[in-house]
Amino acid sequence: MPKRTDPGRRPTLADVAARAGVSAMTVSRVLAGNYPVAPPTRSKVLRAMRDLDYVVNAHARALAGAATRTVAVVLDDPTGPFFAFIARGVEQQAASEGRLCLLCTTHGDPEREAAVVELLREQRAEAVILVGGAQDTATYTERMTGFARALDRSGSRLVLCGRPSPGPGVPATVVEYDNEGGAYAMTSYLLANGHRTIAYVGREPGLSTTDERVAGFRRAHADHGAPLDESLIRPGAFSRGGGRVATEALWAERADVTAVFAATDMIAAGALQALRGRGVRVPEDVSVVGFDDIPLASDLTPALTTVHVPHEQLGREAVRLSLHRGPDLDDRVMLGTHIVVRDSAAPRRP
Amino acid sequence: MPKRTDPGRRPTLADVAARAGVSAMTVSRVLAGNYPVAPPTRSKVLRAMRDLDYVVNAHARALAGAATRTVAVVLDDPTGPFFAFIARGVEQQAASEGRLCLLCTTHGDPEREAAVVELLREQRAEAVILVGGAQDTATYTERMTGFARALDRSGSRLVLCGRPSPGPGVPATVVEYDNEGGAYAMTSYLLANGHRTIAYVGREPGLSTTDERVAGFRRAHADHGAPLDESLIRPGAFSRGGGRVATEALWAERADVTAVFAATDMIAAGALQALRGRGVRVPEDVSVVGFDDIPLASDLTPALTTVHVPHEQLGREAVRLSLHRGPDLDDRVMLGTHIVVRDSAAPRRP
DNA sequence: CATCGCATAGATACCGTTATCTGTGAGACT
DNA sequence: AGTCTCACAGATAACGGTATCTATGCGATG
Repeated sequence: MPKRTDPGRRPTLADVAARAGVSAMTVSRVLAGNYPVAPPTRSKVLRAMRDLDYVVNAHARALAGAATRTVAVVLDDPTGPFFAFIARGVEQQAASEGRLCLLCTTHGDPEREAAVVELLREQRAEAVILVGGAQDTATYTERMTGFARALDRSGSRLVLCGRPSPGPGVPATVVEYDNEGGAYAMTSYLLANGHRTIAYVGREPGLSTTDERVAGFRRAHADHGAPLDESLIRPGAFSRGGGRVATEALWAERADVTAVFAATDMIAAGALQALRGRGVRVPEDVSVVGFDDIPLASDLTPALTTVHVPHEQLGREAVRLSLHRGPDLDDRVMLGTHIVVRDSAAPRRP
Repeated sequence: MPKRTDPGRRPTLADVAARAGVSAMTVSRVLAGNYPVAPPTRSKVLRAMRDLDYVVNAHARALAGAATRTVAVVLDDPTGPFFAFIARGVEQQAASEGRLCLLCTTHGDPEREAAVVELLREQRAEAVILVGGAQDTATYTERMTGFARALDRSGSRLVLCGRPSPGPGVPATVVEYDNEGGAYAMTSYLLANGHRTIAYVGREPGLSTTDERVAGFRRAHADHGAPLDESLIRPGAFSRGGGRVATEALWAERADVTAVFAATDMIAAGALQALRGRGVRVPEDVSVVGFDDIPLASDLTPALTTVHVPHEQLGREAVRLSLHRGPDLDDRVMLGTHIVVRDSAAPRRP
């Protein structure tokens, strides 16, 4: 089976050296450029490399001690807009730092996640970036601590991107964004617009992002002296369907709500569907806002007022921080969020 | 600078061998499982591996002759839904074949594309999958032929996914989808619904996908004996904005159009915006259909009737074909497309 | 004029695996 | 009883680079 057209071996350093009439080391030096090589020699070597179509072997290079110049992103699913933008940030920053980017998916399966981490240990990736929300439980913390230590032992750096930190003393980099602050700002915006009966739709208990967003929701109420009715914090799945169902259920119970703060833009999309189905006008009768600022948000009718999460920057920071980091064992960065005002929220009608 | 917590070298085969009291080869054999090892020996070795937290070095392995077990996807931008789904297919199939997946982006820059191909040659990736439409020019064919040969020389396989073939005799795998057939089916559907003045919006001349789709559009008219007014084939950029602008321009010229066939779903979204802006009802007054079947299509109001492209399967096939391929120099596969009927097209009103 | 130093090139020893060839006992067969 | 296998383990040589040490020629220097 002719696996390749040309059965000849691919050329090696030695081949180039032979053709140029120099030693392998000289060729290596021309490649690396970290050692003086006489100009005539250099051009002879370059000539030979071109003639033979020489390409270095990245594996040999990695084996000989150099870094692998590879970072890895691990995510649930590359098709979600949220993750896709983070992946883009990672890839961009990796490229601009001269690194290649490995992409692995887990589909939320912890076993597969562990398998992937093991694979990446074999690869000696410089950084392994785990992306996406997670249940903030003791089990989670242990798992992450285990990953962090294991990767550290094999010379890689674990980066948690948009995930809770496993705590101090663990060799990992954490890149977060301000869920609490974003929810606080958005809730304040609704309160300032006169809303007093605001439902928070789509709480998934235990999920770290949810908890932080609810905390911001609470703090805003407290700071504005607005009483908060706990029954207005509604559970629901992180999907359009979840948002629709949760909103239906909410309206069946109480029709005095004047604003809906959806836990995510996707949930907001579901909420809009549900409200449209009931003939409720947005934003005239009810204001609806979301969280994430995915492209869908500006496509909805009405365009969604939401909290912007700097997805792409999150990915970039993950790479940047993990590659250039100080002597500290762990480090951590939190990126800001801000609200984006579009058309789906309005002052409360008298 | 404490790059790692533990200054001790990572354990190697030799370390494991020493601890288990056997030779390195025995350890290697336990790992590979392709040679008999006495059960007691095997467990001693496994024990030692666990104790030392041993992880093979993928680079050493690759260097020693084994395949790299790595495939690479190269795309313009991972955030577009179109590409994201292909990437997902690639990653899934790669994972299920025990391969890792490298992700590279080019942002449409041919120079960067060449640089990326060179990098992937260094990596000795088993397959390099180039994704996405391209200008089908002589320059393109030459470029791809060059890539194919170069990759072949370094033992990799070039895969063109959703891109035109560089012609026979070039060592490359081509995975396409049926643009012409999809456009034919959709145009036939519109014709069968009584439409006779159908505009094709969003032709980008030279782009291979466009040309094929227009060809299907033409053939359907011919087969149904419907005259085709060439002025109804409208140019426009492949974006929402492009669709809006092109549709505005179209309506300014002629208001007798009863159906719009947008070159992509994104363009269809723009067309819907433009029509809504003019107070034209869809599908009552005008039918609008798209091409691609990205998630956005079902989110639009009305939900878009469109041509389904098997994005994910495209990615899977790209990996599958490139890994298990016969003795042929080049091979080629075309996946089918089919129309998805939703709410944006209706029979022509009398 | 001998020596020192610098610029340049080569030799050699790894990096951590796997392929391949070479032992070596124990049981099977004649 | 002698040898022929076979199951198993080890030794050794790649794989294709880079780090490091050594060698050489030549102009500058004292």
